[in-house]
Amino acid sequence: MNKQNYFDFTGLELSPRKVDYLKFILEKGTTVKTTEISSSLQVDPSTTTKTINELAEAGYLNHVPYKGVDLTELGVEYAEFLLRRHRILSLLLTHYGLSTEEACSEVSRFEAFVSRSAINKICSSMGHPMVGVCGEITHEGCFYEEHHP
Amino acid sequence: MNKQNYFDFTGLELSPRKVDYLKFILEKGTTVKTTEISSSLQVDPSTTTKTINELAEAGYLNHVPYKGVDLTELGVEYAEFLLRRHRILSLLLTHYGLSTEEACSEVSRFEAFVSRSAINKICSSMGHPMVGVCGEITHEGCFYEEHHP
DNA sequence: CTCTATATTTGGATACTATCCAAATTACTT
DNA sequence: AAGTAATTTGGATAGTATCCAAATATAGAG
Repeated sequence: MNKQNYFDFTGLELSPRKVDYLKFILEKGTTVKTTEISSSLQVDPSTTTKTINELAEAGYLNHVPYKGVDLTELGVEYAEFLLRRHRILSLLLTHYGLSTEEACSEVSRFEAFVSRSAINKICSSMGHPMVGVCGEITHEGCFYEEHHP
Repeated sequence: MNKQNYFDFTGLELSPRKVDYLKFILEKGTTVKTTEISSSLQVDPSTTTKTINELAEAGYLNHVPYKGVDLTELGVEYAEFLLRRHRILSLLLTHYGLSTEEACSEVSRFEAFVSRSAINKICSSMGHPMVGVCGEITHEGCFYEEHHP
């Protein structure tokens, strides 16, 4: 409860592709250039420009043309959820016989359609694991729904 | 191995909406009229007609105009997988604190993006459960990948 | 057996997401 | 100051899903 939430999101706000963008930018941790995103996600730079403009429009990013993008505070909060979701789901799948790589790539395909409320229940049921299979799992923002049912 | 498989599908062939159509038709079990589908899926009948034409084109359905649709043999095999996938995933989520209804509706959102190979692993790891939370789970076609690695 | 109400299909339009290419613009480096 | 590399803009395409209005077919009443 030490952190103010910017909005009550469902986790279903963004398309799979936009989820990729936000996860990538948060993982980078700094200002990101268009080229980094387009080479990482394997799309034309013009596609990247268009998508980051949409994400900026929606309040997740600050985009300084020709300079790069940063997550807004809201964007950080949201992207932290996205990474937590990815990691919780990947960890879960490895408990059912999938390798780390299989789990990660499987989850990448469907994660955008798993709600925050489901993730919070799964996370809670797993005992809020700290160690995922593809990165540390942080639990900022995980407890809200439990404390305000 | 008593059943010939028509093709090696990944489980990712169809969009979420088309998955809904095939699941509905298999669950009905008989020839289905356009109106039944459109009222169940809450879409205009003309949308239903278009979608079933695409599914027929792709070989999953036989469509006799003005009469109704039936699954082809391939469609039955595929839809049986779709139902198994839905039920395995729903069952799985109920093991993590989601209610039956939550699990079902959550799964409906993302199931189309979970591969057959992942489902077979999960299914195997769960010991091929027969009873799901929203219908019996059949395991026809579940073993193929295990026996032919 | 014909007519009409109902079901279905067709045709046309829209919206959304994602993508690419070519051309224009900006920034950076020498 | 000039040229190269990065970025953005504008325009086009593709796939999915949807609706509405109009045309067509079926089936049941008489």
